[in-house]
Amino acid sequence: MTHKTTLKDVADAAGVSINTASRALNHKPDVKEETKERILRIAKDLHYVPNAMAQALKGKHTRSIGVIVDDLSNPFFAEVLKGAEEVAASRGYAVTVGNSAEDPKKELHLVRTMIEQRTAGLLITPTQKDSSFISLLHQEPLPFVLVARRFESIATHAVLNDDFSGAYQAVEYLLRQGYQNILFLNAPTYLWSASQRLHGFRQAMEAAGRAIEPWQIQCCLPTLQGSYEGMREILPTLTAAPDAVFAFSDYMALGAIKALREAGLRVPDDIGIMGYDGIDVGDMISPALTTVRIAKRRLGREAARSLIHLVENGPGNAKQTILPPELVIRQSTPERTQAIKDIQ
Amino acid sequence: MTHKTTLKDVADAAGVSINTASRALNHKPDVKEETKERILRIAKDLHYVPNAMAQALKGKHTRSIGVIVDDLSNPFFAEVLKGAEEVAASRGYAVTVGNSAEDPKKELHLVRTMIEQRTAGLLITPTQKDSSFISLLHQEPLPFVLVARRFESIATHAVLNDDFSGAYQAVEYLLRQGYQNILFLNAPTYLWSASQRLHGFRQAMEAAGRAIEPWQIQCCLPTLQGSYEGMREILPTLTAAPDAVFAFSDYMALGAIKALREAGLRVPDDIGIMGYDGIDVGDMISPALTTVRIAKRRLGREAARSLIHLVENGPGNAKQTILPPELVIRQSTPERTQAIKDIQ
DNA sequence: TTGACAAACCGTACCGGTAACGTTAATATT
DNA sequence: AATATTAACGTTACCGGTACGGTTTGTCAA
Repeated sequence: MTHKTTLKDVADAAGVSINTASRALNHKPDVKEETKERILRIAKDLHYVPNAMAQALKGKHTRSIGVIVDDLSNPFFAEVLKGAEEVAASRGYAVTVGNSAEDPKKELHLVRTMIEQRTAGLLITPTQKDSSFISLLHQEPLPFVLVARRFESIATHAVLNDDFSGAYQAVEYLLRQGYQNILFLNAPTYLWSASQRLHGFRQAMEAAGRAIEPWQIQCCLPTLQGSYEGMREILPTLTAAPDAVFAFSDYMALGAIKALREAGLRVPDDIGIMGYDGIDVGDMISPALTTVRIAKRRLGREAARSLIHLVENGPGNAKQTILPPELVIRQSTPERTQAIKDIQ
Repeated sequence: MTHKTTLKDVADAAGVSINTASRALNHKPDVKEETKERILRIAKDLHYVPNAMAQALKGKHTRSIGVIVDDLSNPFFAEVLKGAEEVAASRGYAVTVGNSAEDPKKELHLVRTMIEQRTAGLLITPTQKDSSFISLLHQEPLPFVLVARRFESIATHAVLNDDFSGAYQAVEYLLRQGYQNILFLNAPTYLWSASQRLHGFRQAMEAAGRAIEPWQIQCCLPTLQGSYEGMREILPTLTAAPDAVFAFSDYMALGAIKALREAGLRVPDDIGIMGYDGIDVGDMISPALTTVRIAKRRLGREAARSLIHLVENGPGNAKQTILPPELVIRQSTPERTQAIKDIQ
């Protein structure tokens, strides 16, 4: 078994001290050019790979950041993660992931693990069912940046989507298309994003002078299955027939569509559908899904950039970056003319 | 700024030596029960978190494994990653991810980073455009397990799906449904999985006594966009009209469906579609997608289990685990009776 | 000649743990 | 009483680097 080559091996082979070898490899001064080149060559020949553990033990921080999300297999979070990985890798950082599964216990456990691993910083989409992990991070202290969500009453760094504006634009658009009875299929409002979008929905309706009936605001688990089952349960209870569904996410829109179709409704002829997120498959299904696109990758990239800045330059005042969403109009929300409405 | 509490702090506070504190925290013998409890309590009060770096530096390996995949936002890999994370987290391991983006250069770079981070082992879905990362891993030596793919000529640990069988079953089923002109929209065959499925396709056709025309085997990039564009290009060049498309993945099936519909074909009335992978959205779209389900999460779990076994018990002979796929019949591949065929 | 100064090294003390090996004092054995 | 044994600690040497401060050698100026 080939003994893992250490800095000492390189130094010995080059006939210099460990110290000199270290300086040469780190391109620091006080090493003759000739010696430096020799050391570098030998290091390469011996396949020397520095031990990040030892470096981290000595220096301030490791070169890896942690990313904790709700659900790794949800394309929204997957894209965010991808963006973060992109930036991290380009800056020489490794990315350690955690899947909280929306379970605050697991979230806390993951944070603890990351602290143990001496992760340099943390990117996290909090479950928002519990904020105790924040005090843990504060007392370390370990820099962290919230992604896509924030706590109303706690000032932290965060990179967010303008969910209020996104929902506002969506509803404004739906009304402009002539929809009269919009059903908002939201996620639980302990999620910042959900409460923001609810806000947006309300404001847009109000601005258009529309009253909101209680049945128009519904809530279910933000998953494919959750929205499918939720929609099935909700449909029979409605006191009026919706002519459009605005879902919290594209995934939820897919689930809703399935439930609507099973109930005998034609999409988009009988009922329009609007999603949120802008996942790739939205454009591949039929009808292509109208949605509000979040710059997911960019969210991840910006967050990673912020975090790495914090790691390398020390803490700063809680700063929030808010990215603008983009309305993406496709085929699932055709125009409703008054004529058609009258016929109905 | 609160100084990060170290083992020494705990020891001092408890009035014992560092060593005793260490033994107490690790539940090792030679510590009086009373002392041990005191130390544990103090450690908790001081929010002591062991430094994994220091432990790793001393011990054999870290408690984190690396996972490198083609594309984090592809639901197939996302599910695999999720499965791996599940097992790793439950065993106290952290998961470091890398996105190779099918780029062998980035793949190599990531492997190098993981080695630097002294990852205990590696899970990897190789790009298969280059196998040089393997020699890097061998000379470390760092245990690794390939996932979903393997190299024909290199014996390594691997956890695989039985892609031959999956494709065979798929084609057999399509033929049983009465399809006469199946188009196989495959991924590049340098991918082990693609070559295996091609094998399965061929064997199943042969077993049914069907000849394979050249146009029936096509290949394009294994992405949503790739299959959409690929299908658009392929369609006009076909010398015969396919009555079914068997795609390498569900994502590719989605892309293909869009291209087919744009070409004026009705799915599934004019042309049947079959995918592979069994991603969740397959069941939500219309028509619900017939597919071959891979136990993705389980793939990730088994791989992580194998790897952790290697890490903790030393290397063993290259062992391959092959998971059976499952045919999932839905609405995208309705029966074609001879009558219908004649009418056409 | 000799002191000043810089270039190019080397020695050594950490970082925060773990583990092999001593040490001490109390109890058990003969 | 003397020796053996053991429970319960403490000492110290690593692990693989980094960084601060010497030490050597050579050049140049006074």
